[in-house]
Amino acid sequence: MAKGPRSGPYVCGIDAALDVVSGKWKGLVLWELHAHGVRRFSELRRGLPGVSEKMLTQHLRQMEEDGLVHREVHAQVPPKVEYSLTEDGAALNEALRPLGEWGRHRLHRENLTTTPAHDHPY
Amino acid sequence: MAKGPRSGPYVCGIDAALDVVSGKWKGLVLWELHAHGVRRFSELRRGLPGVSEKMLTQHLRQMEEDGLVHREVHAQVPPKVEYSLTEDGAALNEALRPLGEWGRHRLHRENLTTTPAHDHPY
DNA sequence: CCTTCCGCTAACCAATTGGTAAGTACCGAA
DNA sequence: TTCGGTACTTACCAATTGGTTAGCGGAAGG
Repeated sequence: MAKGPRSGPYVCGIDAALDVVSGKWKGLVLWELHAHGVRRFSELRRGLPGVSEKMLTQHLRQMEEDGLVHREVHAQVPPKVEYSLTEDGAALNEALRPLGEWGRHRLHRENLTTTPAHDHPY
Repeated sequence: MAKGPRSGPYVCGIDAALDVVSGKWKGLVLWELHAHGVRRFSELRRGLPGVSEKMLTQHLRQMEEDGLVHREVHAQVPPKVEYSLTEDGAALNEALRPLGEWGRHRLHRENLTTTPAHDHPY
């Protein structure tokens, strides 16, 4: 993961897609934004238990560069920044659904159930 | 990426699935095995231009642990080892298809076409 | 005053991932 | 006798990723 249109050349679409979603929290960010529509920084932070501020901003910036999330700054005191999915990001989320189901089945088979706190479909 | 049933706890299926497919060559290995059914080590190596032997064995061993690929050693001289997808691996491949298409569209939009040498659907 | 909130940034470090080069062990062909 | 093919392993190094700590800047609440 480096600059703008990333590390290529990509051998296939999966290559490109995986590049964009790999990172410890990217999948969860996608999920949070999909579930809530719009979220501010601190809401996302609370939604991803364990994430550090640095990592969250880092991932959000990358996803912005990659055209997955929209970032809107409101000039206020205290500051308010809102994040939401772009069309691209929403489409990516859709594309991730089968993968999420595959993962869920696997978790069930191994008795490593998902945390029921988030009761999301992925 | 560490031992057997991996780093958990996972927050959701996507988490688990991404854990299993992240790694520079995993997606391509999946593709190669899906496309050819059975491949030996050196065939895979030739199919993934740029991979080192170390990385290939490392990834293959991990995917074996994760139950994605089947490894069969034939006691011959010279040695012969054949790899193929398990049911799980094949299902994962199916689950990756939408993601691959998303990636392909994105590559098109950015004029970073896939190498036409492999003319696969992902 | 002091702290808290908010959304960052910078400096630094540790862990993970990936790469390079070499060695292993065996056989057949040149 | 040396080479190439096969499927690795080992040792070492570089790059990337993630984590920790600290601080900013201004306003509101104790």
